Amino acid sequence: MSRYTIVKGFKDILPGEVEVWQRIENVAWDIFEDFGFSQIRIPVLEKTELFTRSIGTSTDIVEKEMYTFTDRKGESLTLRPEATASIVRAYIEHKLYARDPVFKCYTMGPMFRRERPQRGRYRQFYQINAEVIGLNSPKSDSELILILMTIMKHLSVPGIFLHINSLGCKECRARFKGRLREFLDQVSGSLCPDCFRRREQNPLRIFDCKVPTCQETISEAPSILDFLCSGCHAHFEEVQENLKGFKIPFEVNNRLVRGLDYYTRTTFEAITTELGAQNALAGGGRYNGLVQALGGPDQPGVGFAIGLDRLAALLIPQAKENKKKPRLFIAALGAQAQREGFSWLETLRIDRKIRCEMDFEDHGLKTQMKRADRLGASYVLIVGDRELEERVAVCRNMMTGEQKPVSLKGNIDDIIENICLAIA
RNA sequence: GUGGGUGUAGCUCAGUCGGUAGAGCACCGGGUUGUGGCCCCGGUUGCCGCGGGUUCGAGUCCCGUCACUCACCCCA
Repeated sequence: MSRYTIVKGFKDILPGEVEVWQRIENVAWDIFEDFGFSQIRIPVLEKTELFTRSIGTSTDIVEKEMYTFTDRKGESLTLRPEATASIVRAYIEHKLYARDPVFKCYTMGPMFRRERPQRGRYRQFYQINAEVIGLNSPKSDSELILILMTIMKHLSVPGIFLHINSLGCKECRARFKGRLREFLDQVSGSLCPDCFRRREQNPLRIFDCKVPTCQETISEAPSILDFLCSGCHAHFEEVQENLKGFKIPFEVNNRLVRGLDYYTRTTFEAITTELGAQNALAGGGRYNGLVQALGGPDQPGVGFAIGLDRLAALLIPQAKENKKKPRLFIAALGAQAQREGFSWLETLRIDRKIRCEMDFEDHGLKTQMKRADRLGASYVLIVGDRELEERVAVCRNMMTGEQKPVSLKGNIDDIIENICLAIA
């Protein structure tokens, strides 16, 4: 065990995995651009108050998961636990609403939450985020979901399901919470200790409880969907209509509550069956009061986040080895051949853009051949004293075993040209 | 924060009743003085997670501790 080890819950993304991450990003970026989204890059550190204001002080994230510290001048800073707050902050700070009434953006980066790590859950984890600020139409809710599911489709993500719900606006939620409390008071005896506590603080969260007796108890509970005002009801109906129009299968899940306080109306989650307990691949929703709550104009917003680590974990097993193989391996024997081979190597790479490798340690031919084979080189150029003297190298096709002479006469340009012809 | 599982070679893992540490893969060398894969032969690799205890003797039993991991919780 080495002396220096990675911080608990953090993760190195090694060569072989990175390619999968890049593919996901490339697919997502393409689709975002097709839908008229622009990229934004924001810092990982913000003033703590931004998150307590936006996420909500009684949420788990703010209560016990944030990496918060005071800097050298005593200011409380926090490594961002999510991206939306920062994006909204940037939107307000740079008065982006004045540039264009509709702001559509995407970003990617690490988030930090100090939870107990487990499969699919890290203390530094990556999200791809997309946000639309300035549109209240259910069309933008459905379009965002369409984007999300299009990305998943292009990546051939297996076993994915979409759950949607509506949390209503401030008014419907207040009426619902009142009724829910009444209900919970009646059944409080059969709730687990956690839920008993949640009853007062955050009654909606009880819907997320996985204790079987609680599940059974709340199956009788009133549904938020029965409490939506006419506006929220119509909004939710249209979102569903649009999804049907896009032929996106979904399930209305009236128990889908999300962990951030700022959500209103539409919420959604993309779930996978193949990832163990941490099965949420992506989640999002509408946040109509958030911009104003953070001191901006009263602009509505919708957004989603994709869990990149989870998505990559899902895709890595089926990813094939796609390490780039060299076209040519130069097997140089002896000091003089090493010198000449070295200059050919770099010239081929720079001037001819040919993927090319050689062994700098001047090993025997057998060892160099093995190395060429392991790297998957298509051709090997063999150059030793004999070849230098006769000014003719040997070019071996590693697939067929066929060997052809390559003239080393003339200046370096001639030689490079001859090599290129031999491996064309 | 709470519970379970696992820590032995670079990797995957055996290790019986407590008796000097093993296999496969990988790596290195040889068979082939300058030709890869396949085959054969040989070799290297270990604070058996760490600390203590029991014992003539501990990878093995006991206690502690740390790490990893899965799950609860929560969420991406």
